[in-house]
Amino acid sequence: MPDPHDPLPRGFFDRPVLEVAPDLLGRLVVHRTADGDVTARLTEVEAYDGPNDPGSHAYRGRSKRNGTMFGPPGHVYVYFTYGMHHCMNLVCGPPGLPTGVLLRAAEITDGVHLARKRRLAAKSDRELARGPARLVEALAVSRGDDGADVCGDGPLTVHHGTPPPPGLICRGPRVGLRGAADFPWRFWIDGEPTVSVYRPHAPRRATG
DNA sequence: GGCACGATCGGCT
DNA sequence: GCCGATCGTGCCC
Repeated sequence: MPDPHDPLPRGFFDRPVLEVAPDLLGRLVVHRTADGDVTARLTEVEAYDGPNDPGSHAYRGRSKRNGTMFGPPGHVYVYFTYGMHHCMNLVCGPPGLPTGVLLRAAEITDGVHLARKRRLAAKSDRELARGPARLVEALAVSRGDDGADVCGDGPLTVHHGTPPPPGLICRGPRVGLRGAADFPWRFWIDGEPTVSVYRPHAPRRATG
């Protein structure tokens, strides 16, 4: 039985994305920086199935932005969106198949004080990493981390943690995607206060 | 607690 | 040009 602090091996990510996504719940993402360490226990994730998935950045093929998704598993794809936010995916599957898991929410289990300094807008600890862009900010992950190996000796790693009992794993529609083509590829831990509320899609921009 | 809306810019058509 | 794998604020229960 693995120690919760053991890192996940690359083989963990070298599986079909719909297998990896629910298995990431309860795992620990650790980022070591000069300021200190922050640990996030994953409570909500979403699978993106590359070429078969209209919601995926990789659906229309490789581009300068999404190149990391086409690389080997166990690396992090970081992208910029809405003109001001970053989100992070963990790349899955064999190299060349651009699948990944978006990390949507987590509970900060270590380094809370540091996370609060990075997330001054958070009114409570549960808001520190509730939402994909908040999670990235709490961990101080940035565009410069795009492509980093999370299975090696680098500052960003994923550890075994404690997976929830299977009965607590829920599954439903993804968040923030426009259009009818959607799939129940969001996974979360039942009863977790850090799980973000479901929104059918981003609100339309107001006219005028 | 929920809901509506503006911010802000890179990537893609 | 258009729009996004979003967030924070303001307002109202």
